Amino acid sequence: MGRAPCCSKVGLHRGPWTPREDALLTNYLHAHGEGQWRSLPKKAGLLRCGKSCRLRWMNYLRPDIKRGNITPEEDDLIIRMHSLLGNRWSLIAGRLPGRTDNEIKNYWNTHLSKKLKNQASSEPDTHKNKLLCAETQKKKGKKKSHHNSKKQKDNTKTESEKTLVYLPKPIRVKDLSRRDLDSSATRSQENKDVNMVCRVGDDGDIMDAGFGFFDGDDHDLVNTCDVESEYCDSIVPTYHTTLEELYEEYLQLLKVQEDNPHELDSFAQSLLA
DNA sequence: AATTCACCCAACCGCCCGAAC
DNA sequence: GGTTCGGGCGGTTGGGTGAAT
Repeated sequence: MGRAPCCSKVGLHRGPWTPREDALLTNYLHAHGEGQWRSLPKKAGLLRCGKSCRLRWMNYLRPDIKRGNITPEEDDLIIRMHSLLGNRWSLIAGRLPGRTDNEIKNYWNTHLSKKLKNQASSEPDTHKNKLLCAETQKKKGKKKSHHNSKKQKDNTKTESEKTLVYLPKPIRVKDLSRRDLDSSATRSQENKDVNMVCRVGDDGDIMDAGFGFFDGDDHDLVNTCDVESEYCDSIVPTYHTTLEELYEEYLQLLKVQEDNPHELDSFAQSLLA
């Protein structure tokens, strides 16, 4: 037996939001904070489904949303995260402050999938390629193909505009032992913040990495799911870093993968397990 | 100038989960 | 234990828009 719809569709506005609706929603949320989405429209004087309000806020109105111009660094990070995590858009978005899962998902579908497809045809046997082959098979029968072009010009940004990162947005991570890997990794019983952690060698190089959970307030590391658990005691959290630094972490991971092709896969699995 | 085409992205949809009752 | 609610996720749709003809 399925759930009842989140709201009756009768008499509710649908489609694009008007500036007035945006203002009503924003004002209400500034005054009362997030939550109680179902009852929010009525209280805020909106003729919208609560779910629609939440979506509008999360993907568009939130003050910390960074719009447009995915930088080349972000672009590359998305690709790498996707190669590790698959379509876990919320998890990927959690590593890109100001970006929403919806935005990243759209960006992937409209730009990156096409871009990687092109790359794949010229670079056989890469991880990306394998991934894309699998994806392409999955997507048989889908709508139209997406051709890039137009928005590619938006991807150019000066060095000075490099994105400062993190802490990442708190995202909920689920214990997937009870669920297959196709399910979201972003729902948690624990409701802890997740953050990337890495083990740093004596020379300062990042030796390996994983994700860990932090208490909301003091960011103490309370749990990790690392590549090699015996190193847990030497794990240090790496937050307040730049996108470039995070990118370096992934480069390190990829290095590891070249030496031992199964290592990165097991890292990815560790994120999901 | 008018029409067609291709693409982007905001919004919707269906489903799932945990909590509360 | 079953049901409902609130919230969240990934997949999909279709209106708007700019480019091409």
